[in-house]
Amino acid sequence: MQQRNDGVRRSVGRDRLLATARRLFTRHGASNVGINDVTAAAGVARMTLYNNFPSKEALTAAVYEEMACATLQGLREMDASNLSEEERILAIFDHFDRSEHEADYRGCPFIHASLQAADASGPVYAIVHSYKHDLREHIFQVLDETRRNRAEVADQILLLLDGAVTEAYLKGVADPTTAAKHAAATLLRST
Amino acid sequence: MQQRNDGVRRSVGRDRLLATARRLFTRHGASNVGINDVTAAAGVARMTLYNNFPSKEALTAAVYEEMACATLQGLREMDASNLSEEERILAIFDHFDRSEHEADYRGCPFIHASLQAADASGPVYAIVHSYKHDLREHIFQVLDETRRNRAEVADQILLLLDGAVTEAYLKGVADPTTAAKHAAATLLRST
DNA sequence: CGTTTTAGGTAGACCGGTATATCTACTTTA
DNA sequence: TAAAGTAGATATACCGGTCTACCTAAAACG
Repeated sequence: MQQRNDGVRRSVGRDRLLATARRLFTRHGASNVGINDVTAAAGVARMTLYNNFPSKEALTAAVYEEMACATLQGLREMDASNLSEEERILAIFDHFDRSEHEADYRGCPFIHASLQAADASGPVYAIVHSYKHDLREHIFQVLDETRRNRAEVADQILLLLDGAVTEAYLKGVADPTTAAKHAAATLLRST
Repeated sequence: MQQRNDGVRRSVGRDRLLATARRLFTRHGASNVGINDVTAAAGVARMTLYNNFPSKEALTAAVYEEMACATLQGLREMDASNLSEEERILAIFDHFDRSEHEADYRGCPFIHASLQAADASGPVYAIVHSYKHDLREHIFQVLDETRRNRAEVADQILLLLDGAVTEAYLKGVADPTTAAKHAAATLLRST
């Protein structure tokens, strides 16, 4: 055996599958990527997938579960420094803006994933819903607790974030991140 | 022949296919609906589809082309009355909000369609890109021409619209339309 | 220390289902 | 009469998933 199974499920094949699937899924969408594509790109046998995951849907869920966790963790580790409320909010936009400039960007990977499924009954939708909820909660926590309409401003910031990542793909807006940041700053100052 | 071909392509089967495909595509996504589903739901033979469209991709493109045209036309016919700038903008949010409450709502059908394709090279992406561009242009025209930052406010309104329709599906925000309208009103007043 | 055990991985054939698309012969109707 | 539509068999391709036989190397053990 390649690596000791220390309680948590762990193997070289599993990690390579997750990393490869994440890359392919975010680029083309999970439903446009076959298991043969994933296993071939990961340099792994097809049976390795089914030895680590019961189905493609389970692999997909694991991929987005991990992505959601990593994204939220990255956001939480960001604003430990001494920034103002506005600076911390604007930094969130910049954080997402970084990935928007790479080739084959398809907007928010979670929106992408949830819209590829045939309906909202699968596990992926639940993960995405939870992610968006947690993201809104994070924004809420970043906002000053003394603020009036703290809840609604958190909602509005999330709407701007969703719009910015979406238009970064659809290009109906020339510079969505800048527009969204200016909008956010205006909302923060005038609410 | 059912109906005279008066220059423009037109037939009973074609119209029924377009209407049925539009309904099924917006509910489940074009790539999750087979041509057998479309033809069966339209009460039409499969060959009728291929007699009117060269491929499923062409049917899909025709569906979204028509939808984009109808949606923009509906918006243009809306604000002929004597409303203020703010009222006209907020009416756009209400206009999209109407469809958000029906069952199986999947957010903006155009975003939905563009994210289902494997990449942005197909004809559907071009249609969606054009639609978003035209929608932004319409918003721009609705805004007072005397307004400072008229262009950027148009961008920001579109971002809020995209965010609202998206969160109406993902439900990370409880009442996205209300939050978006308040944000839009704030931006209109303070810019 | 050397042997055996065993988990994890490999390669590829294979299955059933479904997708788009084509072909053909027949029917309807302006 | 000729265009438009019908019904269904069919071709072709891919997809998720299973099965088998084999390989490899770390770990368990006498």
